[in-house]
Amino acid sequence: MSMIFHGFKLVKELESNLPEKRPESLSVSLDEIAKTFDDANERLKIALGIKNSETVLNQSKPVMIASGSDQMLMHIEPGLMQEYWSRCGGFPSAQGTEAMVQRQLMAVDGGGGRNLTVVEGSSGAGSGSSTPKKGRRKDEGEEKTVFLVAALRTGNTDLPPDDNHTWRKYGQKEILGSRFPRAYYRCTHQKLYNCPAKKQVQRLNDDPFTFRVIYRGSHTCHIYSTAPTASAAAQTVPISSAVTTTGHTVDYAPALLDMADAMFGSSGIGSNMDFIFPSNDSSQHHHQ
DNA sequence: GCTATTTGACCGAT
DNA sequence: ATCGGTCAAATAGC
Repeated sequence: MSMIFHGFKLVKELESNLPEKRPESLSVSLDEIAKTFDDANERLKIALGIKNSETVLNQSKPVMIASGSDQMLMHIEPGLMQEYWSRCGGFPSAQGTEAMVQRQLMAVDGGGGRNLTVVEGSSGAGSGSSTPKKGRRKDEGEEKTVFLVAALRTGNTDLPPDDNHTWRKYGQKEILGSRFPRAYYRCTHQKLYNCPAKKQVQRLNDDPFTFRVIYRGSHTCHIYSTAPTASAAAQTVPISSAVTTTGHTVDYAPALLDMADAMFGSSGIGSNMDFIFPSNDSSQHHHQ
């Protein structure tokens, strides 16, 4: 991942001074960019080669496993997500889920040993006839992202992790077999922008300092609770100790999904590369 | 007055 | 009948 980010950085630098680039130095820059992504790809292939020898799932009930699903192990180095956050200027919406692709990623941070599970999926076929209804059963093919995130250990530890979106709580339920209640949130801008994003937050039975956060639906409002400034990004910390100096936690699920999009190119739709290619038609730039 | 949270009621799925 | 997700009235906070 760090190599990929380094590649992004090189591209950005090239983009910023492209007009005055001499052909010789342009060639050098392109070589460097190409080599960086080549190296990243090599490492990725190695990782894919060992994926089956690792125990990827720690959930007794995998939410989204189907034929064609991808699995891989990633090592997220401290600061990478922060860099991505500052680079992208906010969480991208969890789009690209129209794709038939179902994937599961698991990021294992090196320091704290905390596992992080990201699941994305959609049923695709056969969902046309059903219309969204309240009380609809889970796992009916609706897009869903599961994420584990550290809870606050100081201050109000009941606060759900801050993900830079504004949420409005609309329910809380005691869940059978769970020690802690599940809280239900919808996007604050649901009415104003018809934003369908929702999330559920629940503490783990065996680890009260970890929240399981389930995201459903993508943000269409693109409004963030905090401005994606460098100073805001500077307050984020690595996953292994996701408590900021201001006492906020940060979760990275949508960003991870988008990074995965960048890495795997799952759908070509909704892959957010606009922070590199500020164009309306990023798919064209993908090919370039 | 406005917005957010709480919480019992309600409803669809099983 | 039970469970989980949502509604909506009551309440809290500004």
